[in-house]
Amino acid sequence: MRRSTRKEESPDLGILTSRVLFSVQKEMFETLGLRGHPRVRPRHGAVMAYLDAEGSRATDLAHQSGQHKQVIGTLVDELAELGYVRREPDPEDRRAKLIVPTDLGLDMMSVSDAIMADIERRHALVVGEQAYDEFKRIFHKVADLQLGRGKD
Amino acid sequence: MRRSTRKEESPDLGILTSRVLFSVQKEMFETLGLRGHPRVRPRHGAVMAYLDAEGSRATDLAHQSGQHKQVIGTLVDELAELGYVRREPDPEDRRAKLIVPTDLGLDMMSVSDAIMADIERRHALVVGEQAYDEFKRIFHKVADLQLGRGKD
DNA sequence: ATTGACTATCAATTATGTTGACTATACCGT
DNA sequence: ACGGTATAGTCAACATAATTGATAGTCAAT
Repeated sequence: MRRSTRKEESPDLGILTSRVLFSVQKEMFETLGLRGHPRVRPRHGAVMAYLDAEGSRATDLAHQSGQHKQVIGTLVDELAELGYVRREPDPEDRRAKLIVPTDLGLDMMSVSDAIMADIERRHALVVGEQAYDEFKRIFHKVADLQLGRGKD
Repeated sequence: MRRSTRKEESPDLGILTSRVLFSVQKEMFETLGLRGHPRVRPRHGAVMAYLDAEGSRATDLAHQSGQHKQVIGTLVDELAELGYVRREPDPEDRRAKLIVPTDLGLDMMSVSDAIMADIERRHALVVGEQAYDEFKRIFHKVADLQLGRGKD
């Protein structure tokens, strides 16, 4: 059997994650576009995915998203330009600034959370609620293992 | 509870896939470097992951990897430069060229397949053989569902 | 033989990611 | 309080990657 055929029939973890990631990303940003947020792009996800309503620090976003802090900086510039966030001084640390979502930002956060929930609900419906929960549980464990942490 | 905390405790499908993908990718290319292939980079995966020993067409690689054919072109340029593949005329279609792995390319393909198998074996050992198989089965199904929906 | 689709490639542009350095502030041990 | 060291965010230069539009050759079906 050809290697490409084998990889098609039994895709490995790298292939599965990349396919699902990019396809989910595509659906996410196309749908966001239809729901009033046409200018946000996948890379902005690094900020919007983890942003807290109370505001977040760039460094925290960098850690959570796995991006360099310089990247977060330019993302925040862009998102500020688009009206999704603004920078405020952090009252607890005068070196830091809080990145705080505007009303538009809050809307986008809740819309994107809803889109992701829809996607997952759709899959759970087909593969079975219980099977999907178990899938997520193992996936979480695999992610922690792969990232080098220990989660029991 | 803060949104970022919630996303940390119950990461969604987008977060899980991106974390695992980039972490697997990092391990893959660091290990490939240690095993005699230091010059290949993640993006070359689009070609090397699907390449057949008998040779593959650029268009097929583009479809399988989800990359534009222009990208495949530059990847093949680089891989040819590094001695991993060469272009041969396709005997069945004079428009097309077959991208054929050299001996070095074949070695890299088998090493990378082995690295990925090691990674998955490691996870299977921890979460349980049976649970991991089930995880992969649901993942495959979710991937097919997602690609069918998000309009590949 | 002509038409429309497909293969690969070129070239130009835009987008994204990486690296090193720098200022201001905080933290810690003394 | 003082010094050294670590951290937060930003600048700027550079390196890599992805997107788009166009082209010449080939194919496949009239």
